[in-house]
Amino acid sequence: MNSLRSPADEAEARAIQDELRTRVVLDEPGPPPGTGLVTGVDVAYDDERDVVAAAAVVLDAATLTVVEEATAVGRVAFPYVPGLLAFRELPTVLAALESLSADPGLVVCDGYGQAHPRRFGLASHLGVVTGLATIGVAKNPFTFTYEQPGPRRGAESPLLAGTGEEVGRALRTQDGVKPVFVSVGHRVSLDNACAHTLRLAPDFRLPESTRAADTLCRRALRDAIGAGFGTTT
DNA sequence: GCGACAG
DNA sequence: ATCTTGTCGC
Repeated sequence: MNSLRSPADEAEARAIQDELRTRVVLDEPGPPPGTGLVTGVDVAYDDERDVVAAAAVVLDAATLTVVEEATAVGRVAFPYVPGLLAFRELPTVLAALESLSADPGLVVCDGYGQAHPRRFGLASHLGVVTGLATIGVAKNPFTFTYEQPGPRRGAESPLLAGTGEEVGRALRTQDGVKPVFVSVGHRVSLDNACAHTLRLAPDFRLPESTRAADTLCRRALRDAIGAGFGTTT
């Protein structure tokens, strides 16, 4: 019953996405910004040794202080293929999330949710398999187009698919700095996803949840390799 | 058909 | 994602 078992090929991976996509919930507003817990997840790789490390960092949404941290290390189970990132990243992310004692609350992913060729990026995938509220905050617009938002923090503009539909939003989190690209994952509205992202990024371009998870998974990877993980003998 | 393309 | 020092600025 694990929807993240490694697909045999890309065609099977796409078929899994098409099936799971029918379970995405897009008509819930999600948790109110600034309350409860927010969890950032991220992964780091050692391609040479085929090792991947994931981190989940739980923050208090009001103060952005760390409540709990968890990591997991494993073998890379799927290559990087644009549009199929979930199969590469999520198995280890799930392991990290499952070892948390706290309820993750809203999960913030590095990448996309609805802003995806088949409207099922890793944030939506993670939401469907866990039932958690999720959003995606990416550093690049992928294949989508957008008008430059205003120069001030908080300015935003629609992220558009070729069909003209709004699949996410370009959101300026810092004055005069390149925007981030926010999209809905599961059980959160786009307005709320952007409001959460802005609150999570008071001082830097990226959300504190993402920054904390990024730092932690890199350290976990270094520690794991230092301890011999991935060594053949 | 070929390239581009989240991390 | 990853390869990666020193340096400019608050």
